Amino acid sequence: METTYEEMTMVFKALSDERRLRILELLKNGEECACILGEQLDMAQSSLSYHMKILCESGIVDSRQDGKWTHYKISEKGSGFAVNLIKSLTTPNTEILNSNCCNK
Amino acid sequence: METTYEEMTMVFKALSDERRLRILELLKNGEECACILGEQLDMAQSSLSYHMKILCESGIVDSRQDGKWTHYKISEKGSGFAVNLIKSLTTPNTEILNSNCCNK
DNA sequence: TTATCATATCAAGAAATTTAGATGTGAGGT
DNA sequence: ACCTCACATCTAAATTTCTTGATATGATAA
Repeated sequence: METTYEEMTMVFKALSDERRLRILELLKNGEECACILGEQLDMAQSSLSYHMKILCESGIVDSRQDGKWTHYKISEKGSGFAVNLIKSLTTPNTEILNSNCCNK
Repeated sequence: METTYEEMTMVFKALSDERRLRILELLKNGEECACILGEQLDMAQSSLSYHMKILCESGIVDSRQDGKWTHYKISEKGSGFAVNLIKSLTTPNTEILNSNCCNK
């Protein structure tokens, strides 16, 4: 199954914001609900919700409803995908490399 | 040695653009000079230069001058750093997890 | 039902990123 | 010296992302 560029950039875009990295740092201690995250991160409630959506849509974070609360946790599957993605994007191809550069 | 949020987001921002991922894909075949990259990617010369700067500043790509040409290649060190960064951002802390969430 | 709490969504402005043309720079070539 | 080539930098506009207050939704409590 092909991974589109859009799916790839989605993962990295999710990780390219300081606030979202701080959220991930909080989630490293285990599942948390939005209210706790909001307490720790100085931002409007709507902003937190916006960032959580981006993290969830990237697959890196999973959410779970429980009554009126939403609980978030790091997705093992999603973060594994991200790790493999970087690896495959940056691992040189194994085929014989014939330099075809201009001034070779 | 601390890695700042800015240093972290820099790496992911570099990866969160389709054009830059296409550049990486070309560099997977080995070192290339800007002229070849420009040929393959339909964008203005100044745009390519802009994207190469972002990739280089993130540490993922290395550049080398050779006369009037600039050669780019994927940095093993930089991409290894990126892989470890995602891993450390998404690996749960090992300490005993005591849920302190609101409706616990 | 009515009220309240937790969170999501909307809308509009603010901020950051990306684009391409114009121009600058530095290395060769003649 | 002068010209050209390869690339970087500047600039301003276009596009995208992020922010907040306002409002909507859906669950529970009274």
